Amino acid sequence: MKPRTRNCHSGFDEFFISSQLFSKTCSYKRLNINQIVMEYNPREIEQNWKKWWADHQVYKVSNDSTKPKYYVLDMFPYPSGAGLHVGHPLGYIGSDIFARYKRQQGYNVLHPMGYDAFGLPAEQYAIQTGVHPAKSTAANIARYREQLDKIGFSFDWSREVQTSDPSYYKWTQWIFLQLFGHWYDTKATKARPIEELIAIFEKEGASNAKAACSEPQDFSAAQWAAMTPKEKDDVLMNYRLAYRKTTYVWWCEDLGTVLANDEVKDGVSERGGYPVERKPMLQWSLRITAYADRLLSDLDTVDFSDAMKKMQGNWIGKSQGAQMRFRIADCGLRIGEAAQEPEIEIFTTRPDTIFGATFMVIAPEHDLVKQITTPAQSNEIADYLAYVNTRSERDRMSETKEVSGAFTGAFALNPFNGEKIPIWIAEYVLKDYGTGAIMAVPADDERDMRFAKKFNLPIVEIIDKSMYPGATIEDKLGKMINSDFLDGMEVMDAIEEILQRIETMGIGVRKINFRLRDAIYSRQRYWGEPFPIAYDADGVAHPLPIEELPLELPELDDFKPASGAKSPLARAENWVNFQEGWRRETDTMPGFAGSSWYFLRYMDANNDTDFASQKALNYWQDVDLYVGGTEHAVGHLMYSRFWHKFLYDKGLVPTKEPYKKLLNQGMIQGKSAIMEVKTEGGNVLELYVPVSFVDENWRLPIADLPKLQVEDNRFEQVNPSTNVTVEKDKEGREFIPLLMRVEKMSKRLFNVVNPDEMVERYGADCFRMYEMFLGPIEQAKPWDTKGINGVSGFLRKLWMLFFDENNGKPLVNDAEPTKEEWKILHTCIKKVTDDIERFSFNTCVSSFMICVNELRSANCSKRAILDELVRLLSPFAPFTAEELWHQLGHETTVCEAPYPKLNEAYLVQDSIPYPVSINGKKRDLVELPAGLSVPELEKAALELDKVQKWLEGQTVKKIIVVPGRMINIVV
RNA sequence: GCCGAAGUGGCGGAAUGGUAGACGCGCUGGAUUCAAAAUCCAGUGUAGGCAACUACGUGUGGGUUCGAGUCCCACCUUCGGUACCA
Repeated sequence: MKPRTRNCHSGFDEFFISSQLFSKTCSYKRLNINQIVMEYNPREIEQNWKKWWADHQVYKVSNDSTKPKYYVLDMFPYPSGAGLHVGHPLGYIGSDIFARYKRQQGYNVLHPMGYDAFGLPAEQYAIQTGVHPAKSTAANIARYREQLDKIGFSFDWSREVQTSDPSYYKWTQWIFLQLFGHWYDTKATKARPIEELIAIFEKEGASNAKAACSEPQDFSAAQWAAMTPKEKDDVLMNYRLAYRKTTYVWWCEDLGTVLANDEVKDGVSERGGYPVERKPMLQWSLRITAYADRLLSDLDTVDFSDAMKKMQGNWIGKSQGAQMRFRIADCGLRIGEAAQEPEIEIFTTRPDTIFGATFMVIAPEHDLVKQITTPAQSNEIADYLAYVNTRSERDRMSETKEVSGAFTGAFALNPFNGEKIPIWIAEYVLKDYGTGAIMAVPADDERDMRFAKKFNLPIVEIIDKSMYPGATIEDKLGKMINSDFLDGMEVMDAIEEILQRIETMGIGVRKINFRLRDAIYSRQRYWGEPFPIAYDADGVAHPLPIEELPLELPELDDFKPASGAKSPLARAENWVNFQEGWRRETDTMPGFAGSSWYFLRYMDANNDTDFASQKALNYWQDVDLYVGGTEHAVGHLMYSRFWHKFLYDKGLVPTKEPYKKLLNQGMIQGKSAIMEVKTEGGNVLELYVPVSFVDENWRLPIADLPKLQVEDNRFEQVNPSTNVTVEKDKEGREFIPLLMRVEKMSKRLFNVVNPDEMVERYGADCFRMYEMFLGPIEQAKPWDTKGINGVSGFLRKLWMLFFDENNGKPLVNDAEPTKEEWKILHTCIKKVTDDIERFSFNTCVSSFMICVNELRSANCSKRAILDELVRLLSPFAPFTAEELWHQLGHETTVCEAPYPKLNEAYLVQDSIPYPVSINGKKRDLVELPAGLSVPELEKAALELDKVQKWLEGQTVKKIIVVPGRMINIVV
């Protein structure tokens, strides 16, 4: 394009009414005036329309609308100090396109954004620098907002939420108190107020209460009445949905806090990668396990990917089996010491294999260990327990093939044949799962087999799988052998038979077990929601009155954990000891607290009297489309589904599930540039080179080395003449070749690409479309700026349909489009609409390119065509579309302009190109009139010269004709 | 181990069981230019051939089908999840 005068309007009003730049020559009347020179200048367009949209509150959404609702939600970000990189907006762009598309289709679209603003990094930063987390968080949020605004999202910012804002966490605390004040009725399968449980206790005691609880309770109404308030409180804690209990938790010394299961990966903390250990601590937990079954079965009702459902299903880990008790053989040992005869209770999914149970294993932490260990074995057991104690989680995970254990000296009795079964303890049995004890069947379980082999324990074959070749040990297939009354039965029948016998004998019950654990809800941190809980002198937990919410975080200037695994809040003594004899809870809530319900707050974000009004909740219902990364599969998504179900039980939300459809965007990876430097010791050192220094052939020009060395002293050791490889190109320029590695985009790896730079250089619309063009949104892919020119060129070509390439004069005219031109447009409408519906945004961009290329070849600048094209494009390139929309003479925003309607009539073809194949191999292509009958098509195909040639000496066996598609001749 | 997703040109990637490689990048040649950038035009899966054309081509090996990138079976590789869950 040739240089030409710039159109420098800086705002809508100025632009339309009295632009001084233009008013000298003419009063601006858009396309009617030919003198105006219009060059595609995305930066100016963006500035103007950003302001105009804000001034006109284009994206403000009303809760009061007769339009159907549609709720498009992004997972809100944690505002980190590093700012956004090009990977973050991928999902936001996809959801924004969809939101805009739905808006144009006439929906009232809720499309909000906010910040998950409590969290560890801000606090770590505060410990290091003394900057208050609130301050650094606010600065990070400001930065995020600035970056987001540049990309042209259609968020309704009047609904922004920040989880660290007291007006928000007031309601997080409120929901917590609701959880605290409820128990789960397993018969009615719903949460009920704790008062109703107390009423049951008063009337009939605990024996008949069907409730989810930590420890099964058994007491009469009279016993309940006799309890002290503290004792009652202890009992109720077993039932509350938010409860306090001493549990083995993941303790992370370096972070100074406990972590939830999903915050621990591979035996180290997910954040920071620090070691973690199992430690018994008194902690708040949420009884998510009460909802395990519903969380699993309701997966059928939502539109998540199968992979996602599977992941959640695995995490919940439902298994059916039997829980049964084994008597312990009286060896005249310590059994007399116990109040009742000790029994060992196990869980098994395979009760049918009981005759193959040649030993029992209980977890080292199991309560029975002390009781049943014989004097002869006590040293051995003590040694083993000491060994287990030295083992970190990491050790335990890294050598799962290695078995270890010790014999307690005690024996259990097989209830069916009275045989004595030795009882061992071993690491591989977990205290937390099932009953923490198993019957080991080495013949039918790989782990038990390894254990039996190592300790020379007997192995009794109990299933004959010979008639099922290829069946694995896990398959419930085969015929029972060596199993007394089960002999000859199929496994599935044997399971049923033995279950009945177990129940008849009263030694056990059918039982469903879940892998899912209750969620540890306490964190020994400062930067989180304070618990609205205070303890009286007896240590009974009391909820704060609702009127006192929010309980705000006290000011602190030292954020380090207090001594003895205490939260930093313990330092705020006046705050903690707020009232004589009372102490506030000093732990704070975990990161997932605020994010478990934020999507509800957006519906009515500024409500002071409720977390959201019932009117708003009933209008918006649930999230229609939720876009975010898979990494939240077992954390956030599970917790928020759980909270939502609880609120549903309370009648506070209208739907059982919060998210109808989940779209998981893939990660955009970075390409790291690695320089290999030989060290003096002869080793090779890998240095990450900032990507800004890397040329298109993935090399570092030697000429740039000094600059790099100034910026980054790691490179001072690099010497081109000694310790790195150097290549020369044709012109004799020297380069250091670099390795390329595709990995996570991260500051640490110097491979971060900043969206601001992309927007600055190519414009927001180009950036948006290029991110989409990169590939399927759900797929992980490396960022590569190279291809962006293609999209940039497309937008310019689009512009040139409106303005002359050489002199910038407007080209739009009112001529009647030809049939061919309509077809070009409507082909595009069809393809783009279909593809948006299936979230295939990359192919949408291709379709736009094809459309614009074809309109250009047709020299078409007809208003009727362009008007629709602009509307079609506006979800993808909102700035450019808005500008062109107004250039076409419209006064209102293109965001509200109706989405183009497909007219299939324009797509009807007069003639169809038919590929003609012989034996499935394409041999010719022939253009035939549409509407020919099958015999006519056959005849036409056979008459083709090329076909004649190929058919020479062959007999035609069959002709397959798919009208409108293809013709295949079989010879 | 187990569960899930995916393997297509130099690259990102297209293809309701029906013309494999759309669209874009890159590359090659040409136009324009003093020159370059930008832009425009043409070409571009591999091999053979001046060409028309021919053969081969979607991780590997089988199968179903008139026809397979697509469906079925087995295997290999990569990436994600999970990790002794009884």
